[in-house]
Order: sequence, then C-alpha cells, then structure tokens
Amino acid sequence: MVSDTRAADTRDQILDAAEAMLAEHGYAGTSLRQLTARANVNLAAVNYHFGGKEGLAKAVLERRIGPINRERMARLDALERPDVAAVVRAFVEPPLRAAAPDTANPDDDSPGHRMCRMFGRILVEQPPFLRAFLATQFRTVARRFVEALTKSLRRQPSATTWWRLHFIVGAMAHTLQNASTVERMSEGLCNPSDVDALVDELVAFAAAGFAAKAPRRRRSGVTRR
Amino acid sequence: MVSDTRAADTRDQILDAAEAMLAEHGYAGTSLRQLTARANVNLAAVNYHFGGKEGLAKAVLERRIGPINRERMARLDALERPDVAAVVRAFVEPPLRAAAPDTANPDDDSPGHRMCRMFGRILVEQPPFLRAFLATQFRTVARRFVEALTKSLRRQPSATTWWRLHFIVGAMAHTLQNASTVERMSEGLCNPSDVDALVDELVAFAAAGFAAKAPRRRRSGVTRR
DNA sequence: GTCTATATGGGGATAGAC
DNA sequence: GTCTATCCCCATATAGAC
Repeated sequence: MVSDTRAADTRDQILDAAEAMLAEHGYAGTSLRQLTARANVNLAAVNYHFGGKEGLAKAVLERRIGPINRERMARLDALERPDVAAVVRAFVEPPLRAAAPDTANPDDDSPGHRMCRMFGRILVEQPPFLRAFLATQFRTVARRFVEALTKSLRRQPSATTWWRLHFIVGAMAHTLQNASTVERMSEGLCNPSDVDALVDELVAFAAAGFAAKAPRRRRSGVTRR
Repeated sequence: MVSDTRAADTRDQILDAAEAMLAEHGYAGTSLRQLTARANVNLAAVNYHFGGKEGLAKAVLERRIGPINRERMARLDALERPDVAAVVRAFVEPPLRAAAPDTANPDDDSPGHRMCRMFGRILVEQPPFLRAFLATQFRTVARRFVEALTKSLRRQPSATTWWRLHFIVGAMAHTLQNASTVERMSEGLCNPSDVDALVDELVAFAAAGFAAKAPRRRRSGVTRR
C-alpha cells in the first residue's frame, strides 16, 4: 500500500514540524508558512488535515500528553511500596524521560529536546482555546497523584498538598523549557542531557519539599493589607 | 480614563499598557496596534520613545526587574542568621510580593496580577533578543544566592545547588503565571490571593527541598541509553 | 489529497506635516 | 512630541484546478 502512505506521511510531517516550531517560537510566534516550508508540505495541507492552526496545536499536544499520562498512571499503579520519592518519580520521570535527547549529540534538533521545549512553552503559554483542553487532559492525573502523595505521608489532602504538586509541576516545566539556562548559569556544572541525573535531582528535591512540615497558617486565609 | 489626562506621560502609558498586554498575550501575541489603542496613544509613539517593539519589551522588563533584584540583595544583606529558609525567603518573597494583588478584589486587572503574569510569560517565552538581556539582569543575583545557600548549609556549590535554585525559579515562575490553575484544580482549597500563605508555602517547600541530601551520582555524567 | 493562486486582514515600521 | 497616511511584508484561510 505504497500509494496510501502519502497522506499519513503528510500528517506526520506536519505534526513533527509543528512540534519543533511550537518548541522554538511558541504558539503565537509560529506561522503556518514557515511550518509547512519546514515540513516540505503545502500550506493548504494544514487546513485540510487539521482544520486550522488551533486544530493543529491540539493534535500536536494530544499525540504526546496521552502516552505520558498513561505511563504516569501505570507506574503509580505498579508501585509496591508507594513512598513519597517513588510517587514523585512516577510523576516527573515520564515527561522528563520522554523529553530526553535520544541521540548521541544533545542538539537542539533531537526529538526529545524539541518535545521538551514544546511542553514547557505550552504549559505556560496556555492560549485561551487550549485551557479547557489542557484541563481535561491533566485533571484526572493531578487528582490521582494528590491522593497518592497524601496517602504516602499519611496526611489528608490540603492546600499545602496542592501547592506542592503545583510547585513540582513548575520546576519540571521550567526545566523542560530552560534547561540550557541552568547549564549556562552554572558554567557547565549542570548537564541537562544527563537525564538520569536530572531525574534524580528533581526527585530528591521534590520529595523532600513534599514531605516537609506544612507551614503554620498565619491568619484566616485572607491577605493582610 | 474619564478626564483628558494628556499631561500624563505618554511613555508611562505605553509601558503600563505593554505590561498588561504582555501579561495577557505574551510577546509574539501582542501587537503594537492593540497596545497603542489601549494606551490611547498614537501608534508611532512607540517607535519614537522606544525604538520599536523589542526596545519596548526591554523597557517594560527593566522597570520591574531592577527594583525586585535590588530588594532581594538588600534582604540578603540584612539577614543576621542566614539559614536556608531565610535565604530562600529573601529570594522568592520580593517577586511574589510585588506581584500580589494590591486592591480588595483579586481581579485580572489588578496591577500586581498583571505584573505577575507578565513575569511568568517572559521568563518562559524568552524571545531570542531578550536572552542576553535577561542573563545580565539575573546572573549576579543567581550567583550571590547560590553562594548564600551553599554557605547556609555548609556545603560547596555543586550541580545540585544550581539545579535546586533552578527548580525554585521554576516553581515561582509557574505560580506567578498559573496561580489560577491551582485554585481551580484544588477546587478552592488554594487561594492565590493570600500572598502571605503562598510565600510561606513556597518557602517551606523550597527550603526543605534545598536542604535535602544530594542524590547519589549514578555514573560519569553521561546519559544512559 | 495535493497543488497554485489569491482573498482578506493585520503586522511593524517610517516619512513628513504640524 | 504627536499625528496621519502609507509602505511593504506576512499572517490565516480558502477557491478551484488537477
């Protein structure tokens, strides 16, 4: 069926190019002209296959988020002794691992690096039309992990629990997006392409932060002015 | 917006509008036409005062980053007993505090909320022409805090130290940008407008994470495949 | 399904009057 | 310093031939 591979080919080429360009320039900064040029595809093909720029962006995200969240769940289910570090690892390792450079050279063009930047971008940029989409993709996972984390510490879910998961997401997203920054600032001490080490670092940091004593509540929950 | 405030400086009106729009739409998503319309200023004024869109973006950032970093340094210098939590607090509180809603209603239009979103955006978006600019703005501060943090733990600066500062920046940036997300996900348990509580949460989390035992190094710093 | 050509609108920047 | 008018480029999207 050689004749049928062209369509699927075009679709995938568009998705790959879109992922690369979203990583590099964000949603607003990506033009379909550059994108289709890079994909060696006709401009009109985007509209034909995805209905427009927004549809394309959703398709790009869908292709990656699904598998990662499914792996998170699977790892969580597979834990025999769900201590904090193990649960945190189940949460952060799939995305970091999926975003790892998978070739010898940690170039900006490795698929993993592209994807990692794309994730960081989108998680923060959150174009309005994506908010609902992203919320449904992540709500279930977030709930399950909040449960697991509190259970591992024999606590009840609280504001602190949610804040901490939020902080972990932030640390991860920022790392996915700006790994090169820490490499530069640290003058080479940190090596973002060493994924094993990075995962260990984030797990150690996040697990300790998560297990910390909750701060004393100051007042009734209203900002002092 | 009621009376004719021509006397008010055009420059400042542009800066205010730019901050609001960068917060809302990011750099690439902000157009000078919308911006000048919102500022009640002529389109050409941007070029006259700032030399172009890029110059405007730098001016917007400069206006905020300078004071915040100066306050960070001042707080650091003022610490009598620089334990980890105190140093972390000196690092994260100025931006969070500056970004706090300063009116009774935590609307999307409060100056603090605008600024906080702008920061989160820019820190992650990092348009190419801003990379060098941002690096010079933050390098000194980052170095000083890495020093202070390691000293407070009686350790030597290492990859772990830098990674952890990076994680803290990520948690902070993500919180600044997406505070409303955690409020929604937690179904109201977390209240982003309670800045005191938020600072306490982040400090407790980050200090514990920072003080954690460093992970054991696995190999020689090369990614396993 | 894929292409060319084009419609339609918005973008940043500038020239030159006032 | 501020304005109008305009240049020129690029954006998304679509029409219609093949």
